[in-house]
Amino acid sequence: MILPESFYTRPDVVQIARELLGKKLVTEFGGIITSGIITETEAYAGPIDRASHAYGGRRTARTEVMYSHGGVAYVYLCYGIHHLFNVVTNVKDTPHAILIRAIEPLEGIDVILERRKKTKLTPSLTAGPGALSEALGITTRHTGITLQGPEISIKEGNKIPHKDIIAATRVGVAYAMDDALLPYRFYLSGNKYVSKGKGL
DNA sequence: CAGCAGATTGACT
DNA sequence: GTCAATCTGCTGC
Repeated sequence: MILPESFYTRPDVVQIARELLGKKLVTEFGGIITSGIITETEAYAGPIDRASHAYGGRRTARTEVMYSHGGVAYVYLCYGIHHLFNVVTNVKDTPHAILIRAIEPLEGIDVILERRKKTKLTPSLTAGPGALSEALGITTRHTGITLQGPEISIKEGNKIPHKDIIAATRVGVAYAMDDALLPYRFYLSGNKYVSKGKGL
């Protein structure tokens, strides 16, 4: 049920990003389980991708975990406030990663509402990379941990028809010049739990 | 070592 | 539609 490490260590990060759509992201902290279906992802192709933190082989304390073996979590802080959850792919020393941008809530919705300080189930609850991380209780403390569980895991979900997968350009990476034009973003057609981004 | 911009969100005009 | 919140890392003095 849990996706094996071999799912993440394959070489094509864009293909893995596409396949993650429809999978089930589960977290369990202190016995509290929350989960959701992945509805939106973005691929970051490491050294050759200007939009990636690891562009040109950059290596810092924050990005070090991207150089790990595929199948671990890379969580970093954006704008000093938001925790963004990524999946590390490929093999050791090849810093590929996939940003999970949105999910559709499945289990533990009452807990998600409490974490997000909301009372109603709305798309903004988990549509957006910072929002979903907060909803599932993921923070930078979890960077580097395995996705084989028990704390964080990604499980097999429903098969998504090819026609329901939309490829688009990534969000908020205009500074990356030509690489900003790459169709590295994927989301489920017609799903309400997809982030707006800025240039959609 | 100071200054700035970013893979964002939510509150307010 | 506009803007602040606030940490990491890069650039330039």
